[in-house]
Amino acid sequence: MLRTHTCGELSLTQAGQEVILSGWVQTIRKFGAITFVDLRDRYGITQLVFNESLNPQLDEQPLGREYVLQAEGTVLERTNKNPNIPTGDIEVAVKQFRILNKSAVPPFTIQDDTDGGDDLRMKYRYLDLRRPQVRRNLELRYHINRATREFLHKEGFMDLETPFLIKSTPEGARDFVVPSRMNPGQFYALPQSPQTFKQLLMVSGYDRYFQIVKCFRDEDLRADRQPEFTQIDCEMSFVEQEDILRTFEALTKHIFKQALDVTITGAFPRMTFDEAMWQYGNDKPDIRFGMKLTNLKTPSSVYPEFRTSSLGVTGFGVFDDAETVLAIAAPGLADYTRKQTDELTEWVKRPQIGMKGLAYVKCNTDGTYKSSFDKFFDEPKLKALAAAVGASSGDLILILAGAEERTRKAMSELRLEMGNRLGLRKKDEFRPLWVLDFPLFEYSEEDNRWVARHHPFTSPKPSDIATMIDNDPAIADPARYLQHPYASVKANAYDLVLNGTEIGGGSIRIYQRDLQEKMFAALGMTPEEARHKFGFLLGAFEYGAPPHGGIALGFDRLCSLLGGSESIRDFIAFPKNNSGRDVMLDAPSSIDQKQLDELAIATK
RNA sequence: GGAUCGGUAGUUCAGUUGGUUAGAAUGCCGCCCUGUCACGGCGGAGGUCGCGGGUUCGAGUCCCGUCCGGUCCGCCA
Repeated sequence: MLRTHTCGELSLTQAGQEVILSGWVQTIRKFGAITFVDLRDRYGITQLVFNESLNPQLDEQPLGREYVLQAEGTVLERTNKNPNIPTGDIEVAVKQFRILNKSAVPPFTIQDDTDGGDDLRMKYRYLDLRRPQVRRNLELRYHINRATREFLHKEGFMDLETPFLIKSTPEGARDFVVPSRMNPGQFYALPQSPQTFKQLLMVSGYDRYFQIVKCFRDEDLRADRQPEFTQIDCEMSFVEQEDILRTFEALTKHIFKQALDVTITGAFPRMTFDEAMWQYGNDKPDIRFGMKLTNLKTPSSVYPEFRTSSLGVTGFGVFDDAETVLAIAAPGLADYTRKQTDELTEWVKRPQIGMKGLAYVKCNTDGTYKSSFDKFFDEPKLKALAAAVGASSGDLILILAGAEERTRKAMSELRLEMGNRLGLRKKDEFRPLWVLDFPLFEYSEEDNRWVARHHPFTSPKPSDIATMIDNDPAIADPARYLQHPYASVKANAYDLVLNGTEIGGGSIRIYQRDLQEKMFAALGMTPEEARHKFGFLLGAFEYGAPPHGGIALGFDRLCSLLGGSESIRDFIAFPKNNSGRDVMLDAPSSIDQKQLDELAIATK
């Protein structure tokens, strides 16, 4: 027997027992005749004590870090207990030991506060995975996976596999492609999602499907984006939007309860896409804090219903000449110094934000107002402005002015930044919400046509179907695309948002052939193209397709959010780096000429 | 496709207006130490300063190019 217990389970209960432990040598502390060794495995750390008189072989077989060690001995109560580890009340007095395997000196220390940089840790990922922090992340991932399966199983969902070698459809993200040896010059694509397959399963009558499945997108990466990532992919038949929201709200709550023991009470708040954009400047608002945006200018051309009291002509060119003037009130920051407001101004002028400047109004606690544009605004006007923004005494009003879209984006970023500075974005607070009624279409400047905001299988709101069918998708004047009827068509699409991150999205699908054909036409496809690319789906819709809809949750992102980390790489056992490389495998790599010849591929 | 920051000992980093033999911490090796748990003490080894070119009497430092890595914009139906 190589072990009777793990390194995480012994306590005073086992005092006096003979045990065998196996694990990795974490640290060695030698004091002449007595040597302490911390032995580590997946479950924890247990202190071993070696005594020269009992263990003379220690001299012939010295230990080193990360050696794999089997030790047999007696569990003893410690004289000096270590309150920092769960097994700190006991130690194992070693009678015999065996080195099961030696280890080279690891290139970085294997502990939570490692000295290794990211690159090095990725190259030696098998060592990095020994670190307790990474292990806890992967354990959390497993718990979320398990909670998801439990819930969906209980709700009658079937886990069905869909193929990875499929057909490339250059709509949306770039496909990873795989050459076909048996069909020279032809390629499979790896799925960006199992979207069409799960819809076909609905046509086939498998009315509740799910899969925790890899998806592939050949796009540039970020800290929260990997070329291969995992989705919790679900689809249901004979449902309306409400059924899906209710089911996956319950799933989300179940995951939180099981994985974090966090109870989320009450229904998730809901807001429309338009409300989110105008109140938060963003379609994935972080609602852990307020600081909503106020429009101080003429009504938005995109969101006219959110007009706010206009400043009128102020004489201040920055406001008067801007398309949009937006404000937020940062609570309690009226005592910001000139240095601090200057620093904030520099912050919004950074290229990522791209604003020309920042105006501010300090709502002093003594009832006076001080602004960066006092020359143009007297005290009553500042007071009126503060009232319009809803600022209280002691608040600092921050104002950005410029082109509508850029200003809205910038104000959204500024709001999040102020939320961070004020400590309002607490890692242990979870505020999920649904964002509803997304636009069906988005205008693509590059192609001068409409593209699907979600995907081309998303159904329009019933009230907007006529608008879609009755109007020609052609865009006569690109500069005025917002005036085109398609710009206002809303979709039966919804996103699940958590703390400022989109963790899932879905829609009620189109299930009638004629509407699906109209959709493809709206996206600029000829009937021939549509049949060539999606003939299988259009065909399936002729044989009794049920009403259906679904959702996909970003599994890696969900894990990182619940684990309180920014980077999804920390929650993937073997992630790729920023350039899409696996630095451990050194992939991708070139292949030899014989392979290329077999695949009929010429390089350059 | 673009912007930006970085690359110096096994590792994490410092390195002044260009100036003699490139430092610290930690790790590693050796010796000492019977209660440590970030053990401690003494000693030692360890560097093509990412790579190539240029300026200069002289380059880790300045310039050009290139490779690698981080972050962001574009992109991500």
